[in-house]
Amino acid sequence: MKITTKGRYAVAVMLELASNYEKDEFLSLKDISEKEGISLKYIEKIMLDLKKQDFFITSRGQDGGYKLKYSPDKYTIGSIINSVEKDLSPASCVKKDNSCEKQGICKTYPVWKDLNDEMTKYLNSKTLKDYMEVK
Amino acid sequence: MKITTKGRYAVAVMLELASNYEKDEFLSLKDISEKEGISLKYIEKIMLDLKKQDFFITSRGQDGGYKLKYSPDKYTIGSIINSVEKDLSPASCVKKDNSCEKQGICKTYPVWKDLNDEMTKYLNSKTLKDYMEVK
DNA sequence: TGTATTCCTACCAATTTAGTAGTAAAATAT
DNA sequence: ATATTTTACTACTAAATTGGTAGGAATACA
Repeated sequence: MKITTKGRYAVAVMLELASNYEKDEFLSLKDISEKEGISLKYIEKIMLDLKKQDFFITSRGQDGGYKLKYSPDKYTIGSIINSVEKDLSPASCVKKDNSCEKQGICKTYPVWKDLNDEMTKYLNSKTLKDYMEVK
Repeated sequence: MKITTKGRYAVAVMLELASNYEKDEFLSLKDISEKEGISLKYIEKIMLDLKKQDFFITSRGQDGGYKLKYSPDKYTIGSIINSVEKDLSPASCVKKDNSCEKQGICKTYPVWKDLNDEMTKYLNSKTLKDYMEVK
């Protein structure tokens, strides 16, 4: 459950796009980069991960950029972070791939399982809309 | 909030000590090491961190070892993990030392603040007793 | 047709993680 | 007393992860 810079930036970028949702234009990564003070190259890399989800409509070339495909309340914080972070689970024994061979033996497994469930539930309950600026 | 091997082992060791609490004897790190399949040297290092808290009564020499100072319900999972993990906060902007200079400006800060509060509350509500084996 | 923009692959330095090694100090059993 | 067991402490190291940068290719619009 450690959220790295990448995850934080991902949410920042998504919030920028969310606040642009009502407008009928694309928002370029260059603009976001300048607004948020994040290197363009790094944002590009982050978008590479986010694009694997059905999140955006994009356009290249002049006046191109990104636009959210759905309204901000459709994007949970969990889904965003999950797209860019390698593994969100708090401990390696409760990883997505269910890889821990000691399940059933290890006495600490329930600790991480419970924690993971709690956090997953929380992160999936919050959406971009909850953190958009009130104007 | 990423829990590393160190944190997982710390909880495992504490659970071993918890199940020895009723007995009137010390539990050696060597025994724990063998039981849990963790290198003795690594456990020693973990204990170095845990010992900074008021957790144990110890004794060196033959038949020496560690004993919990208080009953298992007095140790929260949060306090154990916090002792060995460098920083439990989910994102660097909500670190213990309050170091993020963008607080108030950064739009994502509330996201991590809320998440951090939620997890802290949860981890401090669970104790060793909750995860001890029922015999 | 030129320029702005996304899209994609490789690479790299710094930090963190997960240990190991070696030794000193203390307490007990004999 | 002394040998043994156990904790206590410091220093080192290899592997993995993180947080980027570099360099282009593809595409779409003005």
